[in-house]
Amino acid sequence: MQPPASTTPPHDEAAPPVSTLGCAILGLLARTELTGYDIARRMDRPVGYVWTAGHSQIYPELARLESRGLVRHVVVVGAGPRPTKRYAVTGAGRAALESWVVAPAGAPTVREPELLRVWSLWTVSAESGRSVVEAMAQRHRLALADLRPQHEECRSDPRSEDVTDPQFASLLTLEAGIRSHEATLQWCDWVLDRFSGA
Amino acid sequence: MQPPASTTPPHDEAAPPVSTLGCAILGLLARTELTGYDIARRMDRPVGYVWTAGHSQIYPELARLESRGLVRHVVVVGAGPRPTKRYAVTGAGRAALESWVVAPAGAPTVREPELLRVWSLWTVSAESGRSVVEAMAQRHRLALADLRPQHEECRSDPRSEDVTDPQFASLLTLEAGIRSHEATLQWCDWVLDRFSGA
DNA sequence: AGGCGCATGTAAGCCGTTACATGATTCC
DNA sequence: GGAATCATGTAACGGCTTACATGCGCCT
Repeated sequence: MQPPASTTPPHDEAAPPVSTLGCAILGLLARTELTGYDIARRMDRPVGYVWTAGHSQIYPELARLESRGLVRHVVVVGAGPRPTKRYAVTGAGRAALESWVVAPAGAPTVREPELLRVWSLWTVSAESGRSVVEAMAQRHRLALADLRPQHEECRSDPRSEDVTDPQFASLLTLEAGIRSHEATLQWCDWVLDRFSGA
Repeated sequence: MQPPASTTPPHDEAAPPVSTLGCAILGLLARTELTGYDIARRMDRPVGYVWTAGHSQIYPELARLESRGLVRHVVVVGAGPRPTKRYAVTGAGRAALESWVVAPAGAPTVREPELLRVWSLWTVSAESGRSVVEAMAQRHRLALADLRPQHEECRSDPRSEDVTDPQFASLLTLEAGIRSHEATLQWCDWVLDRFSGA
């Protein structure tokens, strides 16, 4: 009998699926090579994108992806005080990303904190209700102000018309974000009308 | 980011804030008294509402709420084989709910699995991309078919015009859901145009 | 001298999902 | 006899947030 060697990373067993966070990172790295720190900076604030994560999630996830052969890194003695690891997707990583993109998706779990508040809005006075909705509108106006310049920049890039270019997909998500916030703002107006009129 | 700072009493002991799930349950119980099982059934499928939870989350949360005096129960020997606990909000529970509703909300964390896929849509062929978006549209059409009858029913209820009635708040969230799905469907059409044309 | 940006990690704890566990009644 | 519904819980596990930990170089 052969006692298993302690280090046996190869993939002969049924591999657990890549987490959503893993796919987000693969998607970033498929666009350009980045260090862990760069990934963390991009995902700490969801600039124009659709996902966020803290650095404490990213470093372990990068290690997991690497142990499965989906990404690899080279050490660079670049800008910072300590050596930094520049990551890139492997062929297997790109394949995993592509099959995740086209995999059939289940019904997404509905869980909207903002609307949960609204759902209990009947418990407070009309004035309080109004101000809750006005604050909500203000948040969405700010989000729009953040997205619109990115959207303009993306749309003026001719690559955003090429369906195989990352810019194309960026334009799609930015457009989705803008439409969503605009729809919410219209809904807020509709609600405020109901509070006033009746 | 999610847990909103609750009441913050000036000189009292630092009470941990009620979780979002706790507020969802308080919101349900503020509308009508329910057993744990009933709550679980309502939240297992997000019927017209905006939150979901499994029964394994609900029973412990009810115990937590009760230990803080926000809900209380009476044992009823009703329909089922074993005694069931009928829960109701207390005065403190209602107060906690109201202060949570009006508490200032931070910027919500953006994390949209569906759009994350779209953001990597450039990695696959145009035909695959099309079908991903078409499947997405189909899911949102189904969600609309689920919401529209509830919306109709709610709107025909005269209580939905009274801002202090639960039906009013239900109408608000149903309207938000419908508008959101409609906006997404329009976005899907816009995307499919981009795939075809150009 | 202190704070910020670079750059990487680990640990504690909450929240949520899935699965385990029990047991009575009603319907097929 | 078996499956579904009623009715309540616990346990294991993974994802995410917050905080801890380290340490260099630059700017004020």
